[in-house]
Amino acid sequence: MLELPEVETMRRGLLPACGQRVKRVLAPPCECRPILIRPHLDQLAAALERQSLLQVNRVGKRIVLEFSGQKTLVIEPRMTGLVLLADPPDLDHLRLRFEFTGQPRQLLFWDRRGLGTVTLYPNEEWQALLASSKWGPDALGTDGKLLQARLGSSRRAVKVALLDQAALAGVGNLYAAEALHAAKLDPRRPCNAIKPREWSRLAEALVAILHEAIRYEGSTLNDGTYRNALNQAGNYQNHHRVYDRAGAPCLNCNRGQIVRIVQAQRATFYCPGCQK
DNA sequence: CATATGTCCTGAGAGC
DNA sequence: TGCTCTCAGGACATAT
Repeated sequence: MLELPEVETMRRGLLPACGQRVKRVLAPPCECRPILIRPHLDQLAAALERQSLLQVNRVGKRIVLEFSGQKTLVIEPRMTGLVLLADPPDLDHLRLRFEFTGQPRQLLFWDRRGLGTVTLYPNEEWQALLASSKWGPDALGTDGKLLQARLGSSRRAVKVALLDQAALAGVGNLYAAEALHAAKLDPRRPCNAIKPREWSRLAEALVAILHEAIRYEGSTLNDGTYRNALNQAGNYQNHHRVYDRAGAPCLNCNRGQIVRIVQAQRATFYCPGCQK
């Protein structure tokens, strides 16, 4: 699963490809479902071949590749997508391959589950999308006031609201649970019952955890899927305090065991002893 | 408008 | 052993 820290780690690993010129765009060997790559491969290739990669950015959980020729390629890795400079984990799930004229020689999109998407936009269209209210502000730059402004009037449980990318971009299931635990907030609390001081606590915990997770190069879970651009695993999974630790003692308070509940059809882990 | 649910996908693991 | 079933959760479409 890829959230802000994994995508940011991936972005940083892709930076050596900046300045490279695209020689060819290929999609071997799998058949991608039609929605995955927009527009279709031949149009995508025609638009990007001979263009240069200018910048590698991140918007929430998306990798944004800015090319010469006024084109922006947006990659959503979702559950199992990887953007790689190194060779992929296997060839069966390789979806898209950019060959460069120089070094590094390639940039790949690999996705085992096939839920990820790749979309090419003219710059103008992408800028319009960015300016729309479709995506909230980046979670790394948030604070208590901003969190309260974006989420505070909602009746939803705070854990569920944190996953809403239109409200705040970049937080997913894992880091929502970790941040709420660090802030000692019950994930079931309705947003509109959370006090200003608690929003501040949550924002500080969230930003600290995201930075910490980036420092450890993201979380590679038991399925081993997540890899950085050089196909190396992250290390933050060894520092999780609640995620996937049901039954284990709470590392904050020692009063309780971590429990697993389901909210909005997703697993939530928390400590009933210290998260109020 | 806000919120809730269904859908896509593959591989791992359970149960028989 | 090998089959069927369930589950994991990103973002979006559709329903309430």
